[in-house]
Amino acid sequence: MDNQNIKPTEGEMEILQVLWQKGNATVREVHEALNKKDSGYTTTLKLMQILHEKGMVERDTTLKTHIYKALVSREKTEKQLVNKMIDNVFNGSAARLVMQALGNHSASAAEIDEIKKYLDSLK
Amino acid sequence: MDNQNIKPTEGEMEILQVLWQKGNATVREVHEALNKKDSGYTTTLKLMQILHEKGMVERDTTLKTHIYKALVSREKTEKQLVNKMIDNVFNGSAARLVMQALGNHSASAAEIDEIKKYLDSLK
DNA sequence: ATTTGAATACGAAATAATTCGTACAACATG
DNA sequence: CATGTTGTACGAATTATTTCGTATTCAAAT
Repeated sequence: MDNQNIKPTEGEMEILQVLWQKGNATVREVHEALNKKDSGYTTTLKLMQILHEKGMVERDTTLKTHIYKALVSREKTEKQLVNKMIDNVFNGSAARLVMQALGNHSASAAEIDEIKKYLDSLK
Repeated sequence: MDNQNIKPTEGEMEILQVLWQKGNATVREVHEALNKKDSGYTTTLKLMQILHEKGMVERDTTLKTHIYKALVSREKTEKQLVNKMIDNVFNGSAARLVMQALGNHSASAAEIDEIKKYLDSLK
């Protein structure tokens, strides 16, 4: 019954973010986007190679400088991570997570309306 | 700047869940509540000792069998973790996380109403 | 008292994740 | 074409986390 288990580590996640945002990118572009002062270029490279081994990204190697692109969808990955948090942290209650998220990061009135509309559409 | 950095690992989190739920508990109680078939009693014990070292739980050692209790609040810890996810995964948008959480784990009608009420109270 | 069982303490192995060093290939340019 | 620059490959060191083995302590029951 298992889909595909997408379970990026934290470091991998950061890289996927950049790839989702940019569509595709070289290692250097990703590394600079991340702007990490505590780890070097080859670290980013290595992580991207691991993502490739794991099948989470693809790359075009026709040129010397490879170009990477995410293969896992942002949607699916987000779902996985949110589900995991709902289970691990909120004992299976999506509602509790939602309230914590809102009470917290105080969403704007516009955001709240958007969410309400969304809730209505669910019924 | 950060007050106190509460960053429980996944294993630590599971234990905190039990402590929050029970109020206080012995190692054996926690271990049984977790019902882990893949790791033994001393593993749970060790993790709880680590939580103690890190100041996330306190314990009463007057009796032979120690009694543990969470020191970090559930609220605060959840906030930390949710905020981190909003930043890391949802680029700062609480609304996006909320929708992902709901579209997903399909909340019940009752839950949805509860959330709507909550949203109204925020305005 | 002695044995037995349940508990803690804690070092260390096993596993997972990140980071780096360094060798080597491709390319530019003087 | 020789030299410097930028890139990939990849093993290995480092760090974090989980798991266990074993010594020891305490208390209850024989």
